[in-house]
Amino acid sequence: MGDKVTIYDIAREAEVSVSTVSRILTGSAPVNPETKQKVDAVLQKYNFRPNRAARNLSYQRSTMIGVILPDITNPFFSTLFAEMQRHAIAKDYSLLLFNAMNSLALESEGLAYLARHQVDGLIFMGGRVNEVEPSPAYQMEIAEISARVPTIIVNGEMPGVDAVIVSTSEQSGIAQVVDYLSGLGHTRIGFLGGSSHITVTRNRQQSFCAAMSRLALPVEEQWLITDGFSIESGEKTLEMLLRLEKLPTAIIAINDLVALGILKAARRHHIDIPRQLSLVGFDDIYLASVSTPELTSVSHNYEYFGRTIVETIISRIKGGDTPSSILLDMQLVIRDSCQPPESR
Amino acid sequence: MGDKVTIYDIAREAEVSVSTVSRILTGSAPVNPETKQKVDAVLQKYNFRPNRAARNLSYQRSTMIGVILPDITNPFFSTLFAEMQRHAIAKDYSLLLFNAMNSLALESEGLAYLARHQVDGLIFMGGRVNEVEPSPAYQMEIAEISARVPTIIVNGEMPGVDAVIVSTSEQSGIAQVVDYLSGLGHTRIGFLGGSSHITVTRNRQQSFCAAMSRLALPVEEQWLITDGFSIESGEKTLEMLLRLEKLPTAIIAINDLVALGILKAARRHHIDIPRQLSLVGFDDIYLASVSTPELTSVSHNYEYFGRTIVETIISRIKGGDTPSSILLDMQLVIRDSCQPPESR
DNA sequence: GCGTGGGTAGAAAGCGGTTTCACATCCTAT
DNA sequence: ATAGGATGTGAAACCGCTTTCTACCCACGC
Repeated sequence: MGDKVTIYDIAREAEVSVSTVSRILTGSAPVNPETKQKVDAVLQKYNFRPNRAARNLSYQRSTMIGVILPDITNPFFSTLFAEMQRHAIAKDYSLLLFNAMNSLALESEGLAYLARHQVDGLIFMGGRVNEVEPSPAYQMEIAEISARVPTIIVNGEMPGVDAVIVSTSEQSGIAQVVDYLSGLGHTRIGFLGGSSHITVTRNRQQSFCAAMSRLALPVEEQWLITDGFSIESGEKTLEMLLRLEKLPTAIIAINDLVALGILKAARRHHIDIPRQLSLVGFDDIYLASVSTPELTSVSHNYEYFGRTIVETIISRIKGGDTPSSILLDMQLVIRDSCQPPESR
Repeated sequence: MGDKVTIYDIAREAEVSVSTVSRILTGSAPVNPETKQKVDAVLQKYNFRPNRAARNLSYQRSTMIGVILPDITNPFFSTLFAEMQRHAIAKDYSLLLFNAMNSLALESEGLAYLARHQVDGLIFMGGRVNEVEPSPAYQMEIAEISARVPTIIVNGEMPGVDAVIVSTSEQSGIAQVVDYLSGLGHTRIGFLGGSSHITVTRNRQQSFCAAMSRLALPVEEQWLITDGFSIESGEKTLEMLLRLEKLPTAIIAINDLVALGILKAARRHHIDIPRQLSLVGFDDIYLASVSTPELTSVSHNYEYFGRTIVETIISRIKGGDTPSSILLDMQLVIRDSCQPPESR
């Protein structure tokens, strides 16, 4: 149970009214220094903490921000979440996390979960578009909640939802990668992983095509294989790729987990990365530098990323002006998983 | 903001009293089917959700369970958290996560954070003992909150704290490892990683010594090196080990991250794992099977682990009887990181 | 000397639910 | 026929805090 001592007890013992105590607690109105001191002593004595439910009820807000993300075990999300939490708490907000376990059905449940908690804001990571089963009820629900609660969508988009869109600049990230690979001499580049109905995937694929055509490099449709975001997806997509006649000399993976999966499968097939096949990942999770070879990856500034999300949503909650979309830079981090293609 | 429609609006429109609506909402008392139907229709129409703050205020509880853990980016914790959340939500509880970023100072802040939220229960993972700076204030705080709120400590212990202790059976886990290594022919075994003031480390080290002496194998003090729980710790501890004259033929790592770090450092030093050095990790995180060689590790049943924690704390919250400590089995999963020692 | 206004502090009205208590009805058992 | 027990419903108190409204005191100025 919570504390048993209430503001009334404090007031009685300090011989003032509850209003005065409350004023001291909130600083909402000036109080005589002497009175304040007297009350402070009592507050101190009982280590008093105002009951949050009561306070929220009165304030009409929860100072909680809901976070829905697809997979907390993916270091990209956990690292980002940790940063977000740090900044949120520094600003006296709390983060209520819902892990959707990569399931759309659960995502919808998460929405209900956060709505039930009356969060003041909603951060939605990895939003989907064009879902096979768009479930009108789910669409409705999102639209409804985002109309009521400031919402921010990270690397996603949702039709008919009023939200701030924070995205990583795929265009710049992919361009760096393609330029780098092309600079090494690669012309045959594949793109593996992701899901075609997830925004990031579409964006990265499109940016990839754009970057390739800018360099007058051909895009092989068959080298664009999507199968998810996990290590297993990486293994699977490489297996699929290997069944083709013609192979690329370099692969860009939708994220580092997929890249690690590709690495694993390549090893199984005795394909030497980077000698026979160059590989680049995304997100620069802390594992990227553990693999052999260490993974070249496109990195986020996690601290800035998390801070931006949190500051933006809080500003929205407080009714401040915010841009309707924010684009975050990514930075290629070169390690050991790429080489010039074998001349043959 | 939350919903604008209240129970009063519902009552007015359904032409009943608020009490009746409330009774229907909570099912706390029988209501005439006809009345219920009438009210249900209105409830449905507005998609009514009772205000949580008001409800909590009245109920005198939050149906939230606080979770403090040292590092959400460690797959062990994130995987376990995901399982816990799943079960908690299924039982109509919410999990409020605080990530302490491996900092004791933050841990204390987290305690205050969760106390502020008036959580009904507290799950404390990775508890510390014998901390260099035990900070009396911190000790006080923990004791105080655990006296008020059902607390459960996972793989830890805290002096003077009334809590259910859930731990993994290090004894059985380590015994399996030592038996296995010994069976392969290893007699010189080291134990790397962890922190000597963290309970798990102490338990695993002690169990290690016990298992060794059971097999009449000597324990080299200098092969017990602690430096934390991260990949970097793994690299560092192996570096330190390599400076010694005499080396072990097998290493047990405090967890898989440390093992991965050891793997990385070994590669740098051209030490072939498993040919020259066998390696075993703990936790069997999903990355264990990605490395080369795939990591032999002692695994948890995460589903059962998470469920047990959640069910136990809920039972405690509801005033039910619970054991004062629970021991969970671990299971050695053999992959490719161990071999018989080179005969030389 | 008295109206005026700034600085303090108390009383009381919410905030949106739950629950106790009281009161009808109606049904059953004596 | 009637006490007594369910059953169903409403009125009102209560959970703990914030905030408006009001009242008081005292210094100040005309």
